[in-house]
Amino acid sequence: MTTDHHNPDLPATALAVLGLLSFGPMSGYDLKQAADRSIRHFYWSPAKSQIYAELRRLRGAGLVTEEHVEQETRPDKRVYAITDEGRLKLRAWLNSDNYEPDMHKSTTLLKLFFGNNADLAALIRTLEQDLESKQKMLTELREAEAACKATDPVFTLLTIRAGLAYAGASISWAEETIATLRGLEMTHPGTRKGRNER
Amino acid sequence: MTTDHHNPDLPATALAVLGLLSFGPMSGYDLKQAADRSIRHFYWSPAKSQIYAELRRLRGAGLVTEEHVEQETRPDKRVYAITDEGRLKLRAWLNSDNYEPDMHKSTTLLKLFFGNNADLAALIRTLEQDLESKQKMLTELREAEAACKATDPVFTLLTIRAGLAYAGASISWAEETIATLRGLEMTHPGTRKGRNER
DNA sequence: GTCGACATGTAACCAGTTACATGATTAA
DNA sequence: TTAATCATGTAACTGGTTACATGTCGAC
Repeated sequence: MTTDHHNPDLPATALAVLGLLSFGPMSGYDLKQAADRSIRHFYWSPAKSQIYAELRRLRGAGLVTEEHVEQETRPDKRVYAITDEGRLKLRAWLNSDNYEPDMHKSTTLLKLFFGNNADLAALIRTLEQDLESKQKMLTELREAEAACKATDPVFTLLTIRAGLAYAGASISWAEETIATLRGLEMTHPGTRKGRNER
Repeated sequence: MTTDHHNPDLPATALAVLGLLSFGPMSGYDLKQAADRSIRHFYWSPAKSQIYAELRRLRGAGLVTEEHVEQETRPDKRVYAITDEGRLKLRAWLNSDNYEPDMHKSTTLLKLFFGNNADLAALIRTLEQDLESKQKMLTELREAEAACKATDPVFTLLTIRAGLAYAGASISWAEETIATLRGLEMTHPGTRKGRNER
């Protein structure tokens, strides 16, 4: 051991912060923005309070260094940089093959699953909002794809492609499903229209 | 108000439990299994301890009733049933149009994004495991699709279709991405092979 | 006689959010 | 002068997991 602290396994969130710092030194504020621009699309975006908490954790484990930077025109900041030990830890995690299946939490699908208890019109409305949100995602990702082309690491592009595939599939599904529900609306007219049955 | 308790908005998890009870009375144990069979695929599967906690919450709010059922051959159980008030609450939630975007947390994509710090072979391994997991998901969903056809509510089928769309898109993406990474492996042979660069 | 299904729960913990608190600079 | 951006953090809380604790019955 090069330092006095031992190594309890880090949660993925801490490793995500460490990963972002592998691109270069940043303040907590910078990290929040970097996360919102990148990993929020396929992982998640932490509250800033948690970012600061993770930074303390990483510093305590000797994986990042903290440097106080004074500024005249802006408030002072603390800039964090990944250490050699941090790079090793990051690399060890990336190379380890403990596969974690991804999780997917869709309130829209949850509502649809309980659709028997809902009004069709409301379900359709929810699906339309979902469709809209996925279409927005698609256009944003297309812009991102165009913007990153040249200089960036390949890996950015590959993750964008994953998003594009997902958005595309979601859009087709939502369109079909809306059509199906509209069909039901026609064949069961007047059912559950403001009345409370049973 | 029909009861003495007021109505602080319920978290989606509580509503998910309530929704499952809309299919019929169940014990906590039954609920855990029902969740694992259905909503775990598109929402999430709670620890049993949390199921019991949610049931207490719902009972406290008068949305479910609890009945102690004695059994000779099995341990006694507590069977929960949705109340009229519970059905109203569920319906109100389903019909409300506060859209919540779904969340997607993929450790695989997170690792890929930081791919510059990893060995290509390890990345490929991770992607292969992801591919495998999605293929398994696809076959399971195909079985589920075949099994549910006749009697079940349409909504079950619609959510299965969402899963099928997602699995299909993920598989294509993973295959392409693995191919791309294998290409990189050929063009940059020997790079980062056990050495520590920098 | 051992394992798995049935059945319920507590305690301790970790993860993560929201609201609060502070305060300077700059552009509209 | 008002709002946005820069900048960091604490406190209180909710959500959710893991490990522990207990016990019966039926099948192999």
